[in-house]
Amino acid sequence: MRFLRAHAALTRELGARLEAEHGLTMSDFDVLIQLYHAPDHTMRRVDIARQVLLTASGITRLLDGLERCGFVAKKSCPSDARVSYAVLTDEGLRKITEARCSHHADVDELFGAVLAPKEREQLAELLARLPLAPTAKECSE
Amino acid sequence: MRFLRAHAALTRELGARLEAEHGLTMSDFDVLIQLYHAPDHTMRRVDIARQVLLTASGITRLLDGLERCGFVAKKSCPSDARVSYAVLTDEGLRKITEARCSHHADVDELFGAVLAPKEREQLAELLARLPLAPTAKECSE
DNA sequence: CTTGTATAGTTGAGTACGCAAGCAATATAG
DNA sequence: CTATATTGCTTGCGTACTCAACTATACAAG
Repeated sequence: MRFLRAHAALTRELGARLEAEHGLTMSDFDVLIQLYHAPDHTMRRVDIARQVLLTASGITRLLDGLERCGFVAKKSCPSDARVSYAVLTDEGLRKITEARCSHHADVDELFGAVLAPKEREQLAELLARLPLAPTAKECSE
Repeated sequence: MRFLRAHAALTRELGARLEAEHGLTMSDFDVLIQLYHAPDHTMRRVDIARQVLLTASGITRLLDGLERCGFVAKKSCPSDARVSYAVLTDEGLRKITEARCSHHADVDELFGAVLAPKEREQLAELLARLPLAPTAKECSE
């Protein structure tokens, strides 16, 4: 219960700030961050979906939006014509670099106000242990 | 980050189970639980909204659905013609009693698998301290 | 009484997803 | 090789919200 309330309040606040300062939703930001950390700033769409816990269709539409804004570009794969990569553009790289910074500040502000650094670590550790269900592939005998 | 992932995975799983077993969304469940705990199983719509962190319009539509299912009923307020109460029906009371039980079992299963009881308390305590932003009214000078 | 101003609730338009169905390319079996 | 399954991605449709605008009541000040 606490979990739900805390999440709703935090995402609402952080999302609003992200939107106001950079015109990005949390999901947009999340995807851009993934690309930012990826080798060559390039990822397959499926892999993005798994990382950010959206479905494939969600990613398609989300990337459509980011493409229209010029933050990512499509690239096809020479060895497998099914896959298409998403690549961060220079514009996108600039964007996420800015946003990352201010977003971290926001997070620090909200969490820092209530939790000591040690508590934050504790929280992170506990959350890390929770079951990220869809990753469970090895359950089948 | 962990927070987002953990929340997405958990709500997806719990939501799916609720949906499958009782035909309720998490929000539906949340609202019914609030009414369940309220005196006379009755609340003003605005107060429900604040509790479950939805907007007023969200509540209107959500309650529309629950009314159509016969789980809640409207009641007008004699002393203030603006407010309308939502009341849990007998049917609704039965429903939430069932769902509450199986939902608790689901929660126990998911959390219990990874966290010791003491850790669960710790987690709850930490989450309770996070800022539930919209409650902050006293910020204005 | 009249004229704000705040509050409770609803409604219309728009958005961000998910699900199921589909298509195209690849992998595997016969 | 053909036939079937699997994978990556997109599309149509539905749903659960939000926001902004609206109505109706309440209350307060002139």
